[in-house]
Parts: sequence; C-alpha cells; structure tokens
Amino acid sequence: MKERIVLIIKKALQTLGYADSGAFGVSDPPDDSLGDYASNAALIVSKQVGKNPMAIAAELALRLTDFEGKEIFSKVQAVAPGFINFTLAPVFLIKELKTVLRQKNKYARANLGAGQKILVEYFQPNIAKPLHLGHLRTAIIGDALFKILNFTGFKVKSDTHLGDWGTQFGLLLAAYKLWGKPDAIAKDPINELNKLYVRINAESEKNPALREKGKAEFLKLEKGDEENRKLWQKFADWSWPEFKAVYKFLQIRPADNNWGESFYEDKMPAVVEKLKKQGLLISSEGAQIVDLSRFKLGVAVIIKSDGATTYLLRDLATFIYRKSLGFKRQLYVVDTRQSHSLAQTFKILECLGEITSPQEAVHVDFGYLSLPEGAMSTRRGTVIGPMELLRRAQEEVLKIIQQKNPDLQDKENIAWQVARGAIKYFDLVHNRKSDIVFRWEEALSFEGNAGPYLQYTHARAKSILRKKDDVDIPREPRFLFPEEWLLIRMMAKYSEVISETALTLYPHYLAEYLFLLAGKFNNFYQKIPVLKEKDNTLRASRLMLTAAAAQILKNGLELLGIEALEEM
RNA sequence: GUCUCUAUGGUUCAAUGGAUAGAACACAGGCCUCCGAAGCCUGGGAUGCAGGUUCGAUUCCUGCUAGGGACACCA
Repeated sequence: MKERIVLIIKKALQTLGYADSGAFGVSDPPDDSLGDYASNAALIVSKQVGKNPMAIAAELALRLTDFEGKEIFSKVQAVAPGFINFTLAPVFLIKELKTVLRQKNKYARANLGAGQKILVEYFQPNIAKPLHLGHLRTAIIGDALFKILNFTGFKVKSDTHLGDWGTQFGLLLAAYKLWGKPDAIAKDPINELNKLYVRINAESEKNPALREKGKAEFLKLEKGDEENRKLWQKFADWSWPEFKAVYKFLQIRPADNNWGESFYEDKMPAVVEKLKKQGLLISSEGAQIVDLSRFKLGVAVIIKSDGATTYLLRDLATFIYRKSLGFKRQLYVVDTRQSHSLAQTFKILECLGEITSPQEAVHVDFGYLSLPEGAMSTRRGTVIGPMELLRRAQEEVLKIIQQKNPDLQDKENIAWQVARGAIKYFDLVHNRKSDIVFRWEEALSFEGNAGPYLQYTHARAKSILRKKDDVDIPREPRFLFPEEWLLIRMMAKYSEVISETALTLYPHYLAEYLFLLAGKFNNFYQKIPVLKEKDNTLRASRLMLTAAAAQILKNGLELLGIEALEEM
C-alpha cells in the first residue's frame, strides 16, 4: 500500500510540474484520527523549489482527491506544517477485507523473494557443551526469519553450523584423558564433559603446559589420530539427544543441514591455496595470517603457528561452499559478540572476490540476554538452560489454567504451547539488536504485551466462530462503529508489515503489529456484540471481521513460530 | 589504547529526520444478570550532558560522561 501511495504521489507531482526527487516517504500518522497514511512529500519538494510547503501540500491534496487517489481515498488533507494525510475509503477497505478472507493465508505472499535461494544459519550448538539462553535467541529469531522469508517467496534453507571442531576439542580430549570418569560421564554426559572443559580452562591459566597439551590433542585429531577421532565421535553422539530435545520442546523447525565445522575439514586446503595465490596470506610469528589493518579490522589468523586450522578458515570455507550450492544470500543469525570476526570473514571473502555485494553475507546480529544480577557466562555454573526455562514456564502456565479454565481438555499440552509462545514472543518483540534483561516475571508474564495475550485473543475470536450458525460473507457489509473501522484499517496494513519484516529482518515489527491488532480486536470485542446482534447483515459483517482478525493473528503468530490456539 | 554497540517514565522495551515521544509491567480508580476478565476503560509519570546540521533531531555529526562487547593463534 505504501509503495502504491508513493507511486500515486509521484504521478501527481509530475502532472503538477514538480521535480520528483524520490526523497519523500509515506508513513503512519501519529494518531488514528488523522487518517491511515501520511506523507512529507510537500515538505521535501518545498525545500527544492523554495515555495511555501503548505501551499504545495494543499495543491497536491486537491489534485489527489479529484484525480489520482479518487478511487482509494475518502479524504486527502493538507495539514500544517505541510503534511498530507490520507484516509482510505470504506469501499476500498471492505474490498481489502474480502481479499483477506478469500485468499486465506496467501494474501501477504508478496513474492518479495521471487524464488531467490537464501540460506539462514541459526542455532549453532556446540558439541559437548550445554546450551544456554543465547542459543535460545538464535534458534527463535532464526526460526522466525526462516518462516517469514519462506512466506514471502524466498527459497529458504537452514543450516546449523555446529560447533564441533577446533582447539576446544583438543582441550576437552586432554581433560578427558587426564581426569575423565567414564561412569559419571555416561550418566550425564554433557554436564560432566563441560565440567572437564571448565576445569582445564581454569587450570591452564596457571599451567600453560596444559594448554599446549590441548592444542597438541587437537592437532592429533586433525591429523586423523584414531583414538581421538573415536572419542570425538562419542562426544558428538552424546550431544545430539539434547539438541533434538530443544527442537522438539521449542517446536523449532529442524535444520535442513547440519554442516558442522568438521564438515569443512577437506574444504579448507583449497581456500588456503586461493589465499596464497592472491597474495593475501603472509607469515607472521610463525602463523599464517591475513593483514586487515588497512580496513581497521586487525589481523586474521588463518593457520596457527603449530599448523592447526582456525575457526576463521572454516568460516571462509563455509561461505564458499554454500555459495557454490547456489545460495544468493547467507544470513548469519549470530550474537553480536562475533561482529568483529564475521566482519573479518566477510572482508577476506570480498578480497577474494567471493562477495561482490554486501547483501550476499549478512550478519543478523542480536544482543545477548543477561540476568538482573549480571551477565551470564558459560564458565560459571549458574547458567540457565533453555530446557529448564521451558519446564518452569510450563509449570507456571499449568497453574494458571487450573485456576482460570479448569475444564479445559488436554491441559498439559496446551500449557506447553502457551509456555513456548510466552518465551518466543518475549524474545521476538524486542528489537533483536538490543541486549535484554531476562526477568522471569516478565518473560513468563501472561498479561499485557506478551505471547499469551495474543493466543488468548485468537482463542476468543475462535470461540465466537465456533458458535456461529450462518457463514455467508455479506455482499454489502455494514459497519457502524469506529472500533470496527479501526480494526479493518489495522488489518489492511498486514501485508506491508510482512514485507517490512522480511526486508529488514527485524521480527519485532511483526510482533509489535500483532499486538496492536489484538488490541483493536479486543476493543471491538469488548464493545460490540457479534452473535447477539439481531440484524442479519450486521451480525454477518461482524462475523466476517472476527474471522479475518483470527486468520491474520493465526498466520502472524505462526510466522513467529508461535502456535495459535483454539482454546486455552 | 583502537574499534564497536548502548543510554528513553519506578522497571522492561517501541519510535523509515516529522505532528501532542508510544506501549507493557508496577501503582491508583472503574467495568462480568451480556459472545472467554489471560480482557476493556480512566489517571499520574521519561529522551545521560554540551554543542552542531535542519523548517523540524530520541533519530544524523562532534565532544564529554556512564555501561556492554570485540580487538592473532577460543569459537
């Protein structure tokens, strides 16, 4: 719709003889009463022409009312200091509403992606290490982006980029050989292995020889040492059940590919050759590096002084490999601490000619979660795992269901769905770049701007729809109240919100929108009877509104990875 | 030290350079003989400091203060 208005304004500008700079925008006015859209076109043009903006705005408004916007707008008004406000015509809105219902969930498929192959990398768990809330964020954001991009016509695939290679495994191998107790490990593999890892990290600070031992073990692993390979495989086998549990309990779509770092083992030499050929690789302090200081990115170690490979090298191989499969864009849903490293990776790829446009590799960064008492660290024992969080949430939800809706069927399962919704929404409603402070009371809040509010709103709407007898969409719907129109106008914005979310990769735009939409629906619900309305046309019109709202809520929630419930 | 991100009511967060800075939680009131009160309505209360660009700055630029993160053999 916004694009459409921009075009309309352009046309009007042309006929009026103003140069179109293309610099103006169309946005939402600050208040519902002002209309549906607003533009600053007159303000921008006036700057170039040196004419009073109000005069231009008035001139444009008149032109738009009588000609270009005649079919779409009921009102086009110039307002000080020179804004133009547009109000959509009821006929047009009703047409939009009917389209929503007729096209079911396909109406927002803007074909934005045009079938472009795109890869989203998210949820990068590490073998032999417990998951923490950071993994929750990448999984939730990545999953939502996957669904949104898929919905808007991209051909999307996902990849985990498992952390299963590197010196850390050397350290772990060393620790395992030194202190590992097979019995304890068999019982609780991940936590026991992590204890070993934490211990060797701590002790190697005092005793550098331990660190050297770890590096030597990794080198052996890379060279194919049989014992180390076997152990490494064991670590991986122990870790998978937990990853799978997270997919299941979180209802995250399992990744299409699990190309871990080890997957690129045989693909690294070619990259090294390439770097050499282009003269990018230089020796320094015994290591092979790429000097990026002229880009203010410091120095990137490609091969360590002991001959072992680095994460960076694997990341280079990763991009090149995926690109060779035809992915036009690769999105890295990775926390913001890796900005520097990814910037180095992208810059080297650019130097190699692998990346020709910044769109090809995008760091979809997100801030990290901290607890009110301070930042969370993997090293300390006080880390909350995703599973624990989810379990606690589910228990809380169950209590509330017992209290509010004791007759509900299948309480256990619904409690999981609500708990998941609460946690996912809490994550997604925030601008992903900002660090968020994790508070139990809020993440598990069931009131206000929270997941359960949206699920509840959907359930309310569905509750009405279950009880209705007549189904027909009235040929000429009638709406008498402002609450109805506000709801319709909000729904008309859905498809552009989807596009905006897909283009910017900010899921909180969609989350925020759904919250506003739910608010409009609840206003409508509160004030205007639907089933109790005696007049057939009015009742059918309101049922139509209810159905459309439920449909958008369901669709939007599902794009965020949140289940829309019939009852709760 | 260099780079980078952040600073908005009591708290947690929004705001493509636009109009009276918007919510939620908390707090104070009100609304279930009426489609689900996990809801709705009303109220108070905020842009770290100092400059600059602009018709207009929470947003862009500079400096300062405070906090986070990253800066070659961790990933």
